[in-house]
Amino acid sequence: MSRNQKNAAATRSVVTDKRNAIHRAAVEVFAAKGYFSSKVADIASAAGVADGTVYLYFKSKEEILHFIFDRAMEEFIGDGLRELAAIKSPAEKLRRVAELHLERLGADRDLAVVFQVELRGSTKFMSEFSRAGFAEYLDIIKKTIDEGQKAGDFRKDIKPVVAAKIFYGALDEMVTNWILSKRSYPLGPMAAEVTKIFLGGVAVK
Amino acid sequence: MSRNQKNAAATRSVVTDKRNAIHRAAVEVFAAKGYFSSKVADIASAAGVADGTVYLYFKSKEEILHFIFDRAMEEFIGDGLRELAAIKSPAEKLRRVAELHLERLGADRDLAVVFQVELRGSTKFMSEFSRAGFAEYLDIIKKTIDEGQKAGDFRKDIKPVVAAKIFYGALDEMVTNWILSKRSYPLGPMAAEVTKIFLGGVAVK
Amino acid sequence: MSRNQKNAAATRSVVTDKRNAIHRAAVEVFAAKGYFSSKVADIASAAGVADGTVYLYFKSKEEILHFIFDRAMEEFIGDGLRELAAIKSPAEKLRRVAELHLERLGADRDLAVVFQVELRGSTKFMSEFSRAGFAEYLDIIKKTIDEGQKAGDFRKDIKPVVAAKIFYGALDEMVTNWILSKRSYPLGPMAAEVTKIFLGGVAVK
Amino acid sequence: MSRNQKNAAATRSVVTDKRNAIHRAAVEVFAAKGYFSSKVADIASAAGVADGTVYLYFKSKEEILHFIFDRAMEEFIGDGLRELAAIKSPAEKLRRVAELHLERLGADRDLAVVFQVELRGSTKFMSEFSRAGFAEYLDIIKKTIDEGQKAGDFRKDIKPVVAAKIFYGALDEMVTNWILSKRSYPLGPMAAEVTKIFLGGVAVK
DNA sequence: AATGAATGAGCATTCATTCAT
DNA sequence: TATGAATGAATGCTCATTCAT
Repeated sequence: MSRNQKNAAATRSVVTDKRNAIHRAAVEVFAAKGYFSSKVADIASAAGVADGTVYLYFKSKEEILHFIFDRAMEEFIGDGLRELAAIKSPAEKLRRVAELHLERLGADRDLAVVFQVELRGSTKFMSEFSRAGFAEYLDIIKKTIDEGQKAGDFRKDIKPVVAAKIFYGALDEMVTNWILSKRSYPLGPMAAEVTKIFLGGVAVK
Repeated sequence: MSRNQKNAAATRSVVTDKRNAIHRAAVEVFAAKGYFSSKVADIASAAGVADGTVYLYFKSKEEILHFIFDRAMEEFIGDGLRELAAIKSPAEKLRRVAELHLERLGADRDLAVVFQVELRGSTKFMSEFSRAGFAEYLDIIKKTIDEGQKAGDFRKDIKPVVAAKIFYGALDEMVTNWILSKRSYPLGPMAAEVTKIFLGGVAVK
Repeated sequence: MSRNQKNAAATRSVVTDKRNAIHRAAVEVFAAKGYFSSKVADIASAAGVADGTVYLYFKSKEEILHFIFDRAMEEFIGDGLRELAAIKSPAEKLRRVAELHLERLGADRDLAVVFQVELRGSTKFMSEFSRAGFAEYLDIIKKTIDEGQKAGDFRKDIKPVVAAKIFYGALDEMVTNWILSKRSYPLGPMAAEVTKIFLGGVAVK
Repeated sequence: MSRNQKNAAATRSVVTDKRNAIHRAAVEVFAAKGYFSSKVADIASAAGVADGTVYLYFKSKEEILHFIFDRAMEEFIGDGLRELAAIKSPAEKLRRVAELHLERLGADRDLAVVFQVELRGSTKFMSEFSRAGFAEYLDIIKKTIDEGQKAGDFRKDIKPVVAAKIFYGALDEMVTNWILSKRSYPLGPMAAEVTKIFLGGVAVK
């Protein structure tokens, strides 16, 4: 590695570090006080940088929120759901989706709060930004249900789109409840419960 | 009706009308722009009154939001769910809950938006205000599942609390999707879909 | 007295009563909270009338303050100081001025507060309004000192205008101190003290 | 002086300059329009800064008034009256108090206006803030009169507290008259007049 | 790149005043 | 006359963003 490369790497990493610091700080602050009540100065202070520095890495306060969402969605879908391809059984796939969903958000409460509360707290966000990533996510679930129907594992008298929404809604509610709960419990294990009920239903056969 | 009574009635109805106008206007404005981005002047203007008049009927902008929530919850739980007592079958009860939930919110898109987006968009609200009413609502579902288990209609290997959350989460997601959807479709009929899947599960028996 | 006259008298007295009630209420409220912090609604409420009624008797909040001052000055100078003409000795006259000044204000603490604090709290007032009455008051004192000098009772090496201001300032400070004092004591008796020192001086002869 | 020291000094002086500019501007504006009628925007504009800048140096409009008072009292009592210790004769001390009082306030008409009019124009201020400093000031005069009595210079049949109030009231009235006067005259020389009358009295011996 | 002082647009709320009844 | 609901102008303060250093 040449000196220049080293410097470049060092510089990039400093840049990345600072951007990350601001990013993390923003998640914390937004989670604690809500987007509108959070001041850019709060984020800067939590990140250990000057107020103005925030604007070297992000164009605006709003862009920070966008970035939080984009980055999280990226990791959420990109990394996590790729492993699903390896799973054959649609039921297993759904179980794994539920696990990943709940484990991911259960591992970072602040991020979960921002996701459940802030990103949803804005119609604009919901329609303009989350939709892209969210639709993709919902589509993965839908396709899995499709597969299940084709494989004969799942009932054919249900609409995959609706079922996907229900599955997602169930997971989502688990997270919201977990966030608002006064008691502290691990979120991941709820995946099994959700899957069990979603697949088998509540009624006795 | 004496003159005085007439006058009193007229006066009361004027007062009520103005308060209602502001209330309705606030729902519209909050739905369109979000609570924080809505200015009190927007509400006043939408209600056709002067800015200051808003403060003759509500103590603050925040109180308007509370009022929207309280009033809606009142109608939601109070009027609607009382009829459930008359229904014997737990499965029927759940179906009716789903219908009421979706029909109610499906009948007033603005109110639905405020409910789904604004009331949830504030951790403070979620913990301080909605919780009381929300917990009550969730409890009604849970108790119904309890009954179903005791009656032998529902599986005993599921936790009623978790199942209740899933049911609620499914309904909630239907509403959110309906709100954000570009296409326009009736929300009420989704109740049948949700109940079918919730009761019967997705998997083939 | 004809019927009309009776009615007119009754009407006038009602008018006067209400105007007086508002006047008294204003003195109380201004004394308690200060002119700027007092709301017209406070005054109306203290006077037992509707907000709008205040404007049937006074053109504006400011006019109420003017009226308080004018009325007080009128009584202060008009009624009180006329009796001075009967007093021959300039020293006795000053003693009487001091007595009247302190007894009057000492008899109505609220009025005293408004006088000392509010009327002085506005340069505009001090220059535009109080000046007329105040100058007249000061002039009475000055002329008395003049007389005293001419009669050989008072030293000729002092300027009557300056001495008058000192006398007034001394009285004024008595009132201010009395107002702000936590302890309750009669203000009238201070007149003797002030006169003694003003006439005889502090130094040993 | 190192570069850093220079910069630090420069920085400090800029900070001080701006704070001073706002302080001075506030005195001017308050003197001209009165506290309540002065807008923060007026002060900012008079100081040549943006509205928001005022809040970088003062917490609120009210704090500016406090600061004006505190700073002035500090200089008034702190610097000025310490030299009194060196003066032996009680009569001389009083003369010097009068001189300092009138010279100080006579040197800054705006400050004098704020002192005479605004600080007195608020019961709250009079009781909460000025009292401490004011009581101290009055006490200095009282103790001087005490001394004079013990030294046999002053009559023993007068109450030092009352005499002190009279002396202060006389000085205070000089200032008030000077402020309100249309003619322009130096205030300092009035000190001699006041002292002469206070010590020697008006009456012929 | 980093700083943080400075900016100034923006907004909830108050309250003197009006006027229909 | 009397009322009090309605008005809307007015303002202290906040905070996202800029920019000279």
